[in-house]
Amino acid sequence: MTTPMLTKNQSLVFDVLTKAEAPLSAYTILDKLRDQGFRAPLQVYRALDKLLEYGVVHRLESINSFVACAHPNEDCHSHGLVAFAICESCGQVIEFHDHEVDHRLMAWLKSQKFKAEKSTIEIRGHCGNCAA
Amino acid sequence: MTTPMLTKNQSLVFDVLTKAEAPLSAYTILDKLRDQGFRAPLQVYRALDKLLEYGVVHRLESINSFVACAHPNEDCHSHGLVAFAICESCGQVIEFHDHEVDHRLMAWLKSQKFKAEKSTIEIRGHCGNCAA
DNA sequence: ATCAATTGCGTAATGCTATAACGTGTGCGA
DNA sequence: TCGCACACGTTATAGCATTACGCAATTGAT
Repeated sequence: MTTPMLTKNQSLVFDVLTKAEAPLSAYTILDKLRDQGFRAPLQVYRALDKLLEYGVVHRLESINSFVACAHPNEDCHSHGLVAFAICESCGQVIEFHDHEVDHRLMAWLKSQKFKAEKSTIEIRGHCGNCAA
Repeated sequence: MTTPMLTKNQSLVFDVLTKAEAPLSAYTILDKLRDQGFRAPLQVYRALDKLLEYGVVHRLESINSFVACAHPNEDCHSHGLVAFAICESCGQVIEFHDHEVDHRLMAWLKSQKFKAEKSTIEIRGHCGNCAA
């Protein structure tokens, strides 16, 4: 999928995520955009829905937060599965991809005749800088 | 870790999850236990915290729900990473483990000096029975 | 036996996350 | 011009999780 022009709200939300150093919750995004005229959660969620659809933002299920994709130019949907390492100290998120992991998971799913649609791979712990 | 005796509340919650055919949310569990005297969410969450700690229950982050572990006798913490395939039609969850996936993820994390503490691997889609 | 620490429990209140249900305006093709 | 699709704004509500308080039972050291 090629990313269409973003609307005003979508751009505002995307910019906030791009400039953030850690994942943000929808309500945190809302607070950061109040000066830009945002008043209600739905404004954020609607923008996020589109950004997720375009593949330029990822949702981190385990912490109910959102991050800009680490590969802004490529189409993230084409990378296969996406995985995240989330530091619980500094909040930093490292996005990565491993074809072998993809392959093994897909093989298992196929053996079960399970049709995958969305995947979540998130590892929480402490990054190199924060680990004692 | 060896699982200690469960308290009354823990047993009630565990039984509900064991008998369920699909993951349950904390509030659904609460509703099922009102006849047993449960009145507040905290009663459920406190029991769930212990059951998660003992490794006899898993939390599905992507759907804010809980399931009994598929390996009631073994210690689930010793399996390495746990993965779930979640059917969005029938709600059924298949728990599985793949050492190769573990190995690849752990190798990547080690290369980044990232210390993993908790992991979430969840695939949502449609199971063999539900897929058209 | 007593005291302190720990653990589980009950209740009320609150906070965080996400969606439903309205209605408005704008652009665009039939 | 009509109808449709889409983005937007607002209010209200639903769903998930925790904080804060106090009480009761257990354990274990003194």
